[in-house]
Amino acid sequence: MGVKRKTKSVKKLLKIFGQTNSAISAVKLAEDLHQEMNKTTVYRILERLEDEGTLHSFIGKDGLKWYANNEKDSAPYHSFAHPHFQCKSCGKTECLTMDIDIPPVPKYKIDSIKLLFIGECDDCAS
Amino acid sequence: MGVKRKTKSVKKLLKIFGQTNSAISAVKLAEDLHQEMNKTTVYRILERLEDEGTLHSFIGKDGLKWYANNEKDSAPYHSFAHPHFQCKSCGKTECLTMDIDIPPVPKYKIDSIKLLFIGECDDCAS
DNA sequence: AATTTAATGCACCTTAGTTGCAATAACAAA
DNA sequence: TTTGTTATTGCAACTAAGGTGCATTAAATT
Repeated sequence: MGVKRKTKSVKKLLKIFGQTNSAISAVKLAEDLHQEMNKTTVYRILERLEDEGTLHSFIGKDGLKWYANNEKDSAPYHSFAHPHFQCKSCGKTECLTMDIDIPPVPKYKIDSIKLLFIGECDDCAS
Repeated sequence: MGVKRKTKSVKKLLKIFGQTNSAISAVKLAEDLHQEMNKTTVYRILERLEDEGTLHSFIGKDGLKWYANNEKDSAPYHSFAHPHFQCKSCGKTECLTMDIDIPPVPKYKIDSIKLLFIGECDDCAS
């Protein structure tokens, strides 16, 4: 560790993420770039760019790691949703007094988040 | 495939999940049970129990597969919501490839979680 | 008890991601 | 521009999660 160097490989990755707000899996990147750089390099640069705050990552539904641009204007970096609870039996709906932390959403410009918990209220459960 | 058999191994897994509402990773189960049964057996039974609706699974933040009791009356120890995105202009809706970690909700029995991101899709934004 | 076939164990495989180390290439300084 | 320093890379080998093919075992049925 010391001074970070902006190598060709780093620039290449930055260019790719600079051109899209879509999330891209590490596997896909390593595949696409394998003529230009080693997969190890891809993984290491992704880790570095995430550490530096340029990218963020998440685990997709199949267990693969995905990366996406972390620019402030591309997606809300952090938002909180106020969940509502609705009883499936009587339909009673109420606002819960908790905030759910919603991580950055790649690719889309989000205006609002609807978060609904469906279950059974105390009255109906007894 | 044919008639499902309730073997010792299946009973053992059912007993474990019958005693807790916590989620358990497949890795942990395979480790804990490795004197009693092969890891392949563990994975196969977990898959079967999920297919049958007894368990449900999700991918944890480190990419490991977790399983938990699917009984309706059990409070979710941890749940993950699969968000959908809906365009406010054209109505196009799609499944996002990320899981949102929903912390345990006190007081309520939650059956399912609906998480909807509302915004504007690429087509409508341009 | 004999028969059928689902479930299991085992060995081996696949794939994502990581690590150690020698070779290479940024970058700074001369 | 050349030289020296060291961050970065490529490579090969590794780890760990999870899956597969097949011969063997053991539920369930007769």
